[in-house]
Amino acid sequence: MPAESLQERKRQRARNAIITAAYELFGEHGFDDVTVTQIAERAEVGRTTFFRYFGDKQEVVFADDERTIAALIGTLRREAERRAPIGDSLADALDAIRAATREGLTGWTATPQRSAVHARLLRRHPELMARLLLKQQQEATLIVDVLAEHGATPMAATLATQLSLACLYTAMQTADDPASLPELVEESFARLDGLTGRSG
Amino acid sequence: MPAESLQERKRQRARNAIITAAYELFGEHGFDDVTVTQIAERAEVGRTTFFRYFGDKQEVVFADDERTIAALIGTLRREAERRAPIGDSLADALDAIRAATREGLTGWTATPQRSAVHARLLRRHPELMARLLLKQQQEATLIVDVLAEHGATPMAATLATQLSLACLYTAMQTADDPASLPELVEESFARLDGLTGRSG
DNA sequence: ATACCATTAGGTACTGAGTACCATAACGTA
DNA sequence: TACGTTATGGTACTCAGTACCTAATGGTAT
Repeated sequence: MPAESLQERKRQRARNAIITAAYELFGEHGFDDVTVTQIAERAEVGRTTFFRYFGDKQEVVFADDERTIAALIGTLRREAERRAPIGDSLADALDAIRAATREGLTGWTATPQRSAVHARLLRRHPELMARLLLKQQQEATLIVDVLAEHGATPMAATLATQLSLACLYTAMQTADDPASLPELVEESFARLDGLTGRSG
Repeated sequence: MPAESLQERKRQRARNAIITAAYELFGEHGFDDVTVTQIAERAEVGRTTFFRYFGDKQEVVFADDERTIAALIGTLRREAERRAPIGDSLADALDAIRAATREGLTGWTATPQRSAVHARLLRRHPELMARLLLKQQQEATLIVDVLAEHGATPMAATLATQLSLACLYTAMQTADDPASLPELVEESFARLDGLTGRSG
C-alpha cells in the first residue's frame, strides 16, 4: 500500500514531463515560437492532456509557484506567531514578511539554470511579467490574511505586504544576474528599515 | 487650414467609436462574451481596423491611459523640479509622486460611469487586472526616469515609485465604491508619512 | 480641376490558443 | 475477474491575432 497511488505517481510524472519539455523548448526557441502541440509531443502526452494539467500555456511557466507560496505562507505563519499581536505596527508585519521572503528565495537559488530561463522569459515577454505581477498580488491577499489572523489591522497588513512586494520588484528591476536577487532584496528591505526607524 | 487634418479627425472619430462600442458591449455582456467582430460591427468599422487601432482586445479597456500617463508625467516633472535635487531622499521623491498622483486621479472622478465599468471589469477579469499591473510597472519606469533626471539616486527613485504604487493598490483593494478611491489613496500616502517621519 | 502619392480601410485566409464532447484505456477495488 | 471511476487523447469548433492584398480616400502639387 504505497503512500501515493500508481495513478498519482503517473500524474506527477506526466506533469513533470510537460514542465521539462516546456522549459526545454522555451529555452531553445522562446515563448511565442513554441506551440502547445509541440510541448505535448515532446512530453509524449496528448494536446488535451496539457490543458488538463495547466489552464493555459503561460501557466506552465509558473508551475512551481504553488509549492513556493505554500512554503512561504507556512514560514510567515511561524514568524507572525512569534511577533503577535502585530496590531498597527508596520515594522513587525514587515519583519515577518521579510523573514518568510528570505526563506522563499532559497528555492530560487537552488535551481539556478531554471531560474535563469524563468528570468529571461519574464524579461522578454510582457504578458508573462503581467501574469507574475497578478500572481504576486493574489499571493499578497494570502499574506494579508495571515497577518490579520495574528492581530494586524487591515491597513497595516495590506500596506506592509505591498511594501514588501515593492522591495521584491525593486530588486528584480535592479538585478542583472538572477543569482544576485536575494542580496538585492535584502538591500531593499534594509532601506525600508532606515526609513521606518523601527517606530512602527 | 485646420489644426487637425480631416484624416486625423476621422481617425479620432473611428477610435472613439471603437472605445464607446466596446465599453457598451462590455457593460452589457461582460468581457469574454463580446467578440472583436461584434465591437467592430457596432463601431461600424472592419475587424481589421479594430486591430489597427488597438493591439489586442484588452488594450481598448485601457484606451485612456496614454493621455492620463502623459499628464501625470508632466505634473511629476513640475513637482520634481520644485524639489530638485532629490538625491537619496525618499520623502522628497514620494512627495513629488503623490502630488502627481493626486492630479491624475481627477480624471478618474471626472468620468464616474466609465470608471465604474472599468473597475467592474478589473474586479471580474484577472487577465485585465494583470494587464493593469503591467501597465503600472511600465509607467513606473517612466516615473523613475523623471526622478532620476532631477537628481534622485536609482534606488531611491525606484523604491519611492514602488511605494507609491503600493499605496495606490492598497487603496484599490480597500475601495468598495470607485468614487472613494482618491480619499483612500490620500490615506495610504498619509500612512507612509507617519512611517518615514519626514527624515528622508 | 486633375493627376499622383501616401495613408487608411476592409476583406480573405491562415495559425494557434482554448473549449466541449466523446470514446477508450488505465487504475482501484471488490 | 468484473465493475465503477478516473485519466487519456482524439475530433471538431470558436475566436484572437497576423499577413497580405486591393480599393478607397485624403493630401498635395501642377
